[in-house]
Amino acid sequence: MELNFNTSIPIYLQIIREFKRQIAIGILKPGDKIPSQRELAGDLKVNANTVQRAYREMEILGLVETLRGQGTFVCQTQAIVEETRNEMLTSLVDDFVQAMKSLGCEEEAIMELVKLRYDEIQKNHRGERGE
Amino acid sequence: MELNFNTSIPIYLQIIREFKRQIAIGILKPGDKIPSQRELAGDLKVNANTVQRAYREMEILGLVETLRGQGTFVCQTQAIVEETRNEMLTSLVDDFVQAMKSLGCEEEAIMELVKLRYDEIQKNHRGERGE
Amino acid sequence: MELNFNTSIPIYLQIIREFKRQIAIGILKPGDKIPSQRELAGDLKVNANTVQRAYREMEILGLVETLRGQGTFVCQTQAIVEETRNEMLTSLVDDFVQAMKSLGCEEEAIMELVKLRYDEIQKNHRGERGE
Amino acid sequence: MELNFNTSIPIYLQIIREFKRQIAIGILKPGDKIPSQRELAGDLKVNANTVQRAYREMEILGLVETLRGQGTFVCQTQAIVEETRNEMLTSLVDDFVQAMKSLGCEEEAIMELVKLRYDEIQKNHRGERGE
DNA sequence: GTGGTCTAGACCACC
DNA sequence: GTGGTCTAGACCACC
Repeated sequence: MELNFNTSIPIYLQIIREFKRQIAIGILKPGDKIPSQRELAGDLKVNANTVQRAYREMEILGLVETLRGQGTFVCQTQAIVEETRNEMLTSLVDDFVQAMKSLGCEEEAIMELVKLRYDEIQKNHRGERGE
Repeated sequence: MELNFNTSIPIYLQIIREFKRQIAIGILKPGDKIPSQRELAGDLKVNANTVQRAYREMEILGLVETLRGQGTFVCQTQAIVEETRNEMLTSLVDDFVQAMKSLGCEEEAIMELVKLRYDEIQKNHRGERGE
Repeated sequence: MELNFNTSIPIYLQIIREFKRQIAIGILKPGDKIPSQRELAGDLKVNANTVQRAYREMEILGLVETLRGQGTFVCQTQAIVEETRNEMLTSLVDDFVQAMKSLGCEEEAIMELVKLRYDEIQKNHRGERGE
Repeated sequence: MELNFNTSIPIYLQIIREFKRQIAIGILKPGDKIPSQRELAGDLKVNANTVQRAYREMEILGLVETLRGQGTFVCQTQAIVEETRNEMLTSLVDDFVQAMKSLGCEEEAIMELVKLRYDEIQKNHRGERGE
């Protein structure tokens, strides 16, 4: 997991977002144990309280379950996975479309730009990997 | 101008983004006078210091210039308009594509979702306007 | 507000319960400003973080609203007051009835004991006030 | 025996309370053998230390006595049964009345609510048992 | 070892 | 002044 310490987005929210992502795309599966608070704090070089706050909010969201003394586990409910993924995708796309429209782009222009930049990004990645 | 006070994005950055947007799509044209700091602060119900910081940074970016005793004006250089618009669009699209890829969506899936949500958003807007 | 530092009930939960109570019985009315985090922390002689945690959870519960830089206010929605009161009363009574039943008391015995102890408590209070 | 792992009430206190209850209503009679610490720990899926602490405190309270190599037994003194029951009932009722009063309920309102919820709970139980 | 609560205190954004 | 985030570190309950 990589954090950006130079953004205004709080660290605990970045942590939540990354777990959501990993749950949404199946890197983390229902029932999987996630790192202990202290372990993750050590890995990310942040304070244990910051990780705990992230875990606590994920618990409230129903994404994980905590067993005292045993650790924290991805919620068993499969439905939550799909839901999380859909919520993330929809809000991402909606915010994007809204922002593009506020800059005067309509459907065609948006699609064109997405295609253009997508291909550009792909090309760069290939370049980085020396393909 | 609408601000979101509950996000972690600093108010002054939200103000800058909105001016950039208005300049990029021509709502504000080169040479246009923008509101005085005090006036805008009153409108937005925001502290004058916050507006001042936004204006100062926009000056550094070369987006506006302040004339002592006369007010603050959108920069005359026409090139800056296109440049601002392009920068905003490119970073918006790139961030979006990157985020969608991190959620496991490739070109086709992205295009489809954008189309889907765009149409949905259009429909809702029409509904709200009673069309 | 009085806290019990010798119980296992976390301080932040005790704080939440007391605000709920004051909102439920109208000591605090919709829109009322509650003490600043620092002020309450000073009054209760607890850490500001502990108060903040209580306030944060009350915000999630929709009991209060926070305006950055201005303070924290009792939620405007009148419905939440009634709801809070009902939830508190119902869970209190239900837990009590459940516990009494688990000790072998049925309706009549419960009512009798409540009456008995209620009168006893009243008498003692009068005694304390020298009536 | 059912434990609640998500409450702030320590497990060992929950265990004590349950034994008290069983003694108070005669499920456990003077002289009865209670489960070995290891057995109960296994049943409750709880650490043996936790059960040990509960047993130790019950011994201090005079509720049980441990005979080396034979096990732990409910105290022979009959008086302790009545006493335990009375203590539990009185503190339960007193705490309840106190809490209801702090929420603005006086005798009549309390009695009414108890009656209401008691009947409601009875009805639900009957429903669950398909009566 | 694992999570839960709390303290002391810093720094920031915004009023 | 007011809330928001974060760190460092303590102590507790439970595994």
